[in-house]
Amino acid sequence: MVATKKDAVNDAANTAGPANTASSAKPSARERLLAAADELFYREGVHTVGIDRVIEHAGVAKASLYNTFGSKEALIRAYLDKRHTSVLDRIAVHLERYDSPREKLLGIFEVQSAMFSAPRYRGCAFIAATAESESGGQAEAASDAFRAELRALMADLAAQAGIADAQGFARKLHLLYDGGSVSARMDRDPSIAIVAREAAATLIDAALAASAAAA
Amino acid sequence: MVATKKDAVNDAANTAGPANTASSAKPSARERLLAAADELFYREGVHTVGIDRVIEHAGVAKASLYNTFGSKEALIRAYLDKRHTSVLDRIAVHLERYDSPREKLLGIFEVQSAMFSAPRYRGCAFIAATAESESGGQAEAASDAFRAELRALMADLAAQAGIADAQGFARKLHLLYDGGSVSARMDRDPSIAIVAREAAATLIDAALAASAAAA
DNA sequence: GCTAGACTAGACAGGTCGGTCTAATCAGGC
DNA sequence: GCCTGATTAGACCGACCTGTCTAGTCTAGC
Repeated sequence: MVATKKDAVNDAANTAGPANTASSAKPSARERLLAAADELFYREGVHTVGIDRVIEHAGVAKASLYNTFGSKEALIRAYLDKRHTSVLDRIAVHLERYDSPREKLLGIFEVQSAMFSAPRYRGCAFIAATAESESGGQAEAASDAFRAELRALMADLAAQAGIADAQGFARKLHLLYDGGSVSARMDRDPSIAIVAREAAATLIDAALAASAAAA
Repeated sequence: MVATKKDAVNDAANTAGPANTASSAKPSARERLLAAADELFYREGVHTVGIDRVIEHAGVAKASLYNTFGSKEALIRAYLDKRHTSVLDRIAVHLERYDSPREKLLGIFEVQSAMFSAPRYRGCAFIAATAESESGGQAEAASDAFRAELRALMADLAAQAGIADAQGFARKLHLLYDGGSVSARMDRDPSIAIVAREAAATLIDAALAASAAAA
């Protein structure tokens, strides 16, 4: 009974962790819990999925969950924080291939396109989690952090591109980003990301033209 | 004990109903249930709010709920259908004041602005309900119907305005609409509707210019 | 007055929820 | 060997869930 039980969600040895340094074999309870939470919470919703489902899927005892995270809400927070870094990292990596700020801005929607086409895309995790949770909780805090960082990236790139009101313009791009997440899920239509990218290009060019005319 | 119990969510005598024709006094159990469901489901979520909360708020017996609707899911469906008609009616009424299709298209976002500024706006009811419910259920069906009708309205107006690919263009406006609903809730920022309207105007003008150039 | 149907209050069933706790097992350092 | 700390399985708690059922009350039409 070394490999505990069965399924084991672990895709690979994760990067960091207090009790799992490099390659080796068995991920820590924390990592397995996070992987199970990520899969189940995202697929079925943080409210629908109970603690028992998570620990069963992780192959971990209930006490380990409460020793590690303390509460379900803390586990939800950790799940959202993991999404936060993974999505923003994915965007950052993709944007490296471009030089111009305009291409980088459009590149954000290319990442969306890839995410929407993933086999089990179920919409933005933050939109879903906050829709299920009461306001003022951890889900809202995690969403605020994610949204602020994404919008700051958009504003930064818009400023580099030479758009006058970069902060205001970032709000418009964020509208398209959110709309894409919603549309892709509710209409079961991954191709909406291409439409969003087109609309973003139109808005960028119009903003650039206006900024140039004002200068 | 004529007025049953207390609170009574009834704002006014509703338009139609099997046992409540015009003014008079006490709304039917069905109407009180729908009003309570609308308030509680929207405020706290269809999953979070239990049947007991609904019947208590409606001042109605549990048996009345199950005699009238049959199940909680059917009540959720009725709640969403009510939202469907009320939102689209509100849009239709507002658009009557405009003549040109372009103004009507922008008018949709003016209705959004008013909704976002309502004291207890909590986001799009359909986005929230589908995020809480499993796919393939009544919430998804109700959302599909709502979204199809809204998009058809946008496509119709876009065609009238002279935009070449009206169907495709409606998808872009729908992106802004969805993005506005999400942003207004998650950023607690009603003013995003004005941003959405500006972006819509930019997209409309660009599409008109492209359609004119192609002709 | 009488009847039919809508409505009432509330117990009840069977299940799941988040969270606590006990007791046993395991691995590694001394 | 022995101890320590992490981990295990699973019973248990009180609360809440949807849905059913019993039994009694109110009211409108005849």
